Amino acid sequence: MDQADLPPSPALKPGRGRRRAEDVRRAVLAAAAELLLSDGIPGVTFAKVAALAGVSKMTLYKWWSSPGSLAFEAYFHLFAETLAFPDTGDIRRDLTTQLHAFAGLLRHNGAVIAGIVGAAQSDPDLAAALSEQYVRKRRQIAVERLATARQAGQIRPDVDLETIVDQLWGACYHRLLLPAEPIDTGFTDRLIANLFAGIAPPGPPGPPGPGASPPAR
Amino acid sequence: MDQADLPPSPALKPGRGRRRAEDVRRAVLAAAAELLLSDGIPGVTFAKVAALAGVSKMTLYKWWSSPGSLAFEAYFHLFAETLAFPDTGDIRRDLTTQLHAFAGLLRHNGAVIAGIVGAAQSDPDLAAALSEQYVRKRRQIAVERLATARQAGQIRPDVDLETIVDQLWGACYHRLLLPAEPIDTGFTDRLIANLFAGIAPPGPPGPPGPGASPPAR
Amino acid sequence: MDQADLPPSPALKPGRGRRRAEDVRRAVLAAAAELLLSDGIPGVTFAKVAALAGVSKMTLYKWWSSPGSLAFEAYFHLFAETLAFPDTGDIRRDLTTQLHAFAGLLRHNGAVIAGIVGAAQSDPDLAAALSEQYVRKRRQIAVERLATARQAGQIRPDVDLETIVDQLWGACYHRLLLPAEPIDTGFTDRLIANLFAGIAPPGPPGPPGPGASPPAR
Amino acid sequence: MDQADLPPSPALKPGRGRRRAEDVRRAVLAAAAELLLSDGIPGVTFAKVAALAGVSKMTLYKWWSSPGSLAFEAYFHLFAETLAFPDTGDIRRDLTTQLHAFAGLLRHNGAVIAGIVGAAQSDPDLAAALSEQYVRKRRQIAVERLATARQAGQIRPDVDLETIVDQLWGACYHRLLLPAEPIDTGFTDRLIANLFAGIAPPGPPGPPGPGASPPAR
DNA sequence: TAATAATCGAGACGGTACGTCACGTCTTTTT
DNA sequence: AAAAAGACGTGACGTACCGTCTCGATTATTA
Repeated sequence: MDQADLPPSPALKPGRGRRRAEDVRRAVLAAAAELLLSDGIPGVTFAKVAALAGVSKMTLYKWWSSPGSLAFEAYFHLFAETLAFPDTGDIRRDLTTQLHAFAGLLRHNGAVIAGIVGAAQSDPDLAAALSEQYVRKRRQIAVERLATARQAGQIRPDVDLETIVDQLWGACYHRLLLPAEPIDTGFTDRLIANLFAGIAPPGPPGPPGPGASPPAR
Repeated sequence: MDQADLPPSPALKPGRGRRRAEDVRRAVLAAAAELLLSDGIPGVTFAKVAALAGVSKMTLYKWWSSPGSLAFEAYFHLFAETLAFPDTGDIRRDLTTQLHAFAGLLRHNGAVIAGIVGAAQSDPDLAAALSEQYVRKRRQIAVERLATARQAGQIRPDVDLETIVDQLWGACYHRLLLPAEPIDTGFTDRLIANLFAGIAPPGPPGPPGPGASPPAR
Repeated sequence: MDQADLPPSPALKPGRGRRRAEDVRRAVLAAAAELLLSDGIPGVTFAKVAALAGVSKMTLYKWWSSPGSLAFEAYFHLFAETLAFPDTGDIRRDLTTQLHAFAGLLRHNGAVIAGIVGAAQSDPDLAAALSEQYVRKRRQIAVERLATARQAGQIRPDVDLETIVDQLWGACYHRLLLPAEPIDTGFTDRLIANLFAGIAPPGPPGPPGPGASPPAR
Repeated sequence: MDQADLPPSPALKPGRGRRRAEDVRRAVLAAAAELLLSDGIPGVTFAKVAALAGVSKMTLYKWWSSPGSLAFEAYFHLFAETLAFPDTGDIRRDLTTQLHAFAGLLRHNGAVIAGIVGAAQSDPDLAAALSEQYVRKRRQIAVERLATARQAGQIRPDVDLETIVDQLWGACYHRLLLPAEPIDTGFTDRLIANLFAGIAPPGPPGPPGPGASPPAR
């Protein structure tokens, strides 16, 4: 959640009533984060957050539309989420850096993230928050970096950049949410290698140049 | 979840009083499917299934470990899951066929599937059933077909096949579970094109010529 | 509730600040009366009155000690409560007139009155207001008229007049608050008849003759 | 509440399910009675009773229609309500005995009784229970005793007996619910004296016998 | 005329009860 | 012996009202 959205910084509204107490919001987010880390998403319950934060349930219902969206905000409050996209000029190097960090994040916070994404499937409010405040923003950042690379001639001009996002980060989410294989740096490296060099053998089929690719696994 | 517990294949139990357990199971699955399609995963509740199927809650608890796993089984009972993998000898054509069908499935049953995957994130029993009875089986089928193609020289020998699965089907799941862009046949075609031909520009992997074409999309 | 607090006649306090707005009081009483008639006593809530009257809750808490006492005041504001006691010189005729009117009042406003009396049982502020502003005043008016009649020889000199009040009006309240039989003019007439003539058979108060007549009613 | 009504004695229903736990009912009534005596009617809350009795709220909602009716049943469970009507053959003596006991009851348990009657004014379920299980029964008992007296010639044959009930017990309830004067034995004695001998002076008006009554107050 | 100060609107907040729902365990009776 | 029927405890849900508490705007006195 953002500095502009739900909890307007104090003294923004000229309204006449009592101003929103900022410490209440902090206490709530702290309590929610604590429950989130200890019990996972299903532990983030309005009743428990209220009790833990010494806050009325009514207050929670007033400011958050569902326990899920509260948990989501608490999570983002925790990890101020830099994960910024580097730009060294070399797109493969930057993607490698980024995906290594992402894989590390999934390995450490995977359970919480998976819980949030899972809960979003049956909580429209959480789904909306997740989409607007996370998914679209991150896609946009990635697509912008990829566009720069395309302009620089490091990606073929006819390639759809959104699709690339799904084939890199989406592949990682796949292994998080439908677990079968590990999410390690080898995996992200292969993602990049496959995608850049292609998996088709060199030669006749198609006009790719003779650029042989490095061994994968 | 066990091969002996959950859905005993017909006439497995040696129960003496020759219980009529099989029609009970059918009624339960029918009721669960009805609830699943009308109210989604959160509507599949032991209490409601019991009432709808005219069955005791105790019976449900005996055979299913959680409402989620019951819903999962009901879903698979519904769609006996043909989605078989064709083998025409041309891997790109077969992948295209398969992914078109998969995209169609996600467009029609996406909500239910997303609900099940979402619920699995906080229901270990459902997660186990999903993994054992769905995820691993489908990965295996896909990997086997890809292995055939690799043997046939249609895929480079050094490519890791599991990774390909994540970059094709995983990318689709990504768009299902963290929605931002549509899942249409154009998308799946681009997935295949990107992956086979690679996204790097042709020629020496170094800096491409200045004749850049205009960005796609 | 006090003669100085609640509805101070305008311009009593010499305080320096802004004076109490009389129209506020009117709006509040009108809103309370509306709620009282539509939803009964339990509908007269500070929150709802405040919203309906366009008034702050603080204002209500300042001027009324409980929702019940506000409802009570609203009710008396509505029915300026004349129900004056006639004095034609004939106490039986006057009582009959008065009790007919009272029975009519209970039949039309019985629910509201019963609600107020009922709420008073668990609202000391309302109970105090009811006692001071209603019960004692009405008892006093009745007792005064009865005293006149006693002086005039229409009531035996040794009779306690307070007790009569309970045996006439109290009997009506009984049927209002613990309903079992109707409150009609026949009832009030019988109250008066019983009380004036007594229910004992004529003749020596000892054992009456065996000639019992058939039961009335 | 009775051994036949709300909580059907065990083994009445041929239903298949688990039988109602009798100890649960006992624990609930004990807890409700405790709260009733300590905090009055407003203290008898489903939430508090559930917590005190170690019982689920759901159970309370299943068996009692409102906190008020639970409190009512608990009260009657406490005072198994002897207050039987004596029949010595002398109606005035029996009424005196009865009303002395009743006045004592009101002096000792007046607050609780007033609370129950008051709550009944805004709780239809409690009102129904009160009417069916208390008011009508007690009126009937009294009317039957009075009918016997009337048959024995101790009450004039044309007198309506229901009205008498309101003029004796109803007068006491009046002083309980709209307090102004004490409820002592002097009061109940005067009620009887007034009613039997009448309050009209002897002589011309009407044919009452010469039996002058002793001074009242 | 301007400062003063009570009054009032709006509304946030903690607290407590309400009534509902589903879960999971347990018991009783029927088949 | 299995199954239905269902009672029960647990605990979250979402709503309503109460009573207290700020803010900021209003307005009638008093300086």
